[in-house]
Amino acid sequence: MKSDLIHDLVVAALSSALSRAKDSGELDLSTLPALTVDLPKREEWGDLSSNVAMLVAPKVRRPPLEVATVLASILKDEGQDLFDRVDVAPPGFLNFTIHPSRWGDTLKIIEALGSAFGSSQIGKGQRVLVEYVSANPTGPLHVGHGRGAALGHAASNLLQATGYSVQREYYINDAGRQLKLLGASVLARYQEYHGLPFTFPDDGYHGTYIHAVAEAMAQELGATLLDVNPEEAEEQSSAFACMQLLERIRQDLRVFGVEFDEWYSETSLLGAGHLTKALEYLKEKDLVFQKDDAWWFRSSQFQDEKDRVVAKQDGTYTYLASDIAYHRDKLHRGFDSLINIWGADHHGYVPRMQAAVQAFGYRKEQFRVVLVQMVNLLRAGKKVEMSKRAGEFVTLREVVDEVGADAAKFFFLMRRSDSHLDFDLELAKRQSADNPVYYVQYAHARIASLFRVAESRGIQVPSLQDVDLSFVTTQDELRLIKQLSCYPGIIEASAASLEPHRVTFYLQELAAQLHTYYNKHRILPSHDPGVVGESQEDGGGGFSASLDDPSAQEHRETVTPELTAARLALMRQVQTVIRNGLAVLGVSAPEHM
RNA sequence: GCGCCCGUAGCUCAGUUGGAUAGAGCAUCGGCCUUCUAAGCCGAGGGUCGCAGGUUCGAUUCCUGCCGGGCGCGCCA
Repeated sequence: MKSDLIHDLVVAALSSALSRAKDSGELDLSTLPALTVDLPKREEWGDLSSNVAMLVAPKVRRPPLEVATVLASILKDEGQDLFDRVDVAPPGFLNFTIHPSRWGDTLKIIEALGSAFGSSQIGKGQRVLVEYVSANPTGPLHVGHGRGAALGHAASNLLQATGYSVQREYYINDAGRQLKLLGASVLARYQEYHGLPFTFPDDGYHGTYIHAVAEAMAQELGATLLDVNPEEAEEQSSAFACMQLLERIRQDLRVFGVEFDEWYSETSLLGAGHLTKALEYLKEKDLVFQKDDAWWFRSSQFQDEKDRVVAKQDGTYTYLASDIAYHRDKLHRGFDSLINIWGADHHGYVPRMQAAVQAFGYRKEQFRVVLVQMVNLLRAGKKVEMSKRAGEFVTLREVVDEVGADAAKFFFLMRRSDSHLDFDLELAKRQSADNPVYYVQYAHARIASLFRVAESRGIQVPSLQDVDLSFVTTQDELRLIKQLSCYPGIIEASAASLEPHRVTFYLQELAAQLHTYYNKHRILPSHDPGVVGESQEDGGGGFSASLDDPSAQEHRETVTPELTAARLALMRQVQTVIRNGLAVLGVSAPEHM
């Protein structure tokens, strides 16, 4: 059963009007279309609108306006308790004006649900595994990883809020060539540290952090690695470096406020024999075959453009092989669907992983990939140059230390993931309205502050049942309430499309409306009532200028205790929705700024 | 060469299964604090939705071609 939000009530009314029209023969419908209601672009067009008549028109072979008129007349009869007006507008829109008293219900729902407002059970408890970051433990996280982390975190929150059971997972590539290279690089620096001759590996890892790891290794292990044979030394070096760097990654993510349920190690995957099992299964199905002394996965059978090598001529496995095994394991663990957050430079791998999922007998749709585009770091409008090859990049940690975890997360989530992101460090630090993070957080803190002042004057924020809601039904209040009522729909759409930026945009809009309202209307009685209506001595330019400003005049409006109570209660609900939205993004909702 | 993503105001970007007169922030300009946080508000200007076709009652949205930018096309990860 759905909530009694206005949107749902209108959809229900529309749907019953459609079936009435069908039953009475007024509209010759076989199937009912999917119904949606939206906020119209202009307030003159009412509170909510529907384009259903235009969707239905071709099916019943009648002009949209006619269909709309039929529906409108039914709705006027049946929905008298809900609608003030039902209008028909060309080319066939139905525009609804809701009875003002009904909007109070929205506030009551928010108060009753609190932090659960916006949540739903659409996911029906289905199990989803979200894998994100999964950076190789061969260096610290950089800003690109940060974007993936923020996105994976927010997407997981969204899925959880819509009724999915979510597992957050980080896959550790702690086996294979890259790790060997890491070990060799660190070992070389370790030898250098001990004043010995060394050969730095081709394609080795540069960057100062390698020196730091080597030094730590020297301090912890002394010179012991100099005595063992080279292979053994490299192995130990790999293990040490991996552990160190992974610990740093964990720490950076903790400071960033991004958590995981499971850190899944490739070594453990291999140790459990999952790779051989996966390949055996595929061989049996004739989906893996031998050619040119290598083993190939027949991914082209599943819309990949060509087959892919899983075991090389030298007998070692490719990265793809263990990834296939990993995803098979995920599915075998009983997850209904898998979501991966990947850097956009990996987009070429999507078809082959989809192929793998299907090769194991699962549906293609059970595997979704969200691609995250590059982050351009700017400082006061100028691009910060980074060279990954030379090991010169700005780390996530540096950014978080500089601008804070909240600002960093919010900025990472301000754009659609598949568009490039310009991240201006100076802007993220700025404490003004230019900075969207502060703007939204300030709205929350401002309400909190208002409540503190109220309390200091002995005024409690009332529960809605003690409030006469007819006091909050003017245009300015309705505008706010309407925005609040959209929140569950935003969460739902945002979760379905895995696009947290919609929440970010929504919050900026809600905060703007709050600030506007706050500036225009008084909530508490004036501190000094004597000022109201009193004329000033210096009736010169300054004063008349403020009279010309409509907002300044409104500022002097007198408020009764009933009005104060109603507005405080409204503010409480606005605060709840801002807090809920920020929570989805993983951003804190401060009481003070 | 092939594939994927992007192209919307000076800049950065939203735009929900195709809908009404295309939006926001920044920047620019002009106003607003004696009262609840000015970390805020109000107002103004600013557009060939990359270009050309097509689909239809209707296209920023879908299709085709082209132009421009990014990325990918390893028995690397």
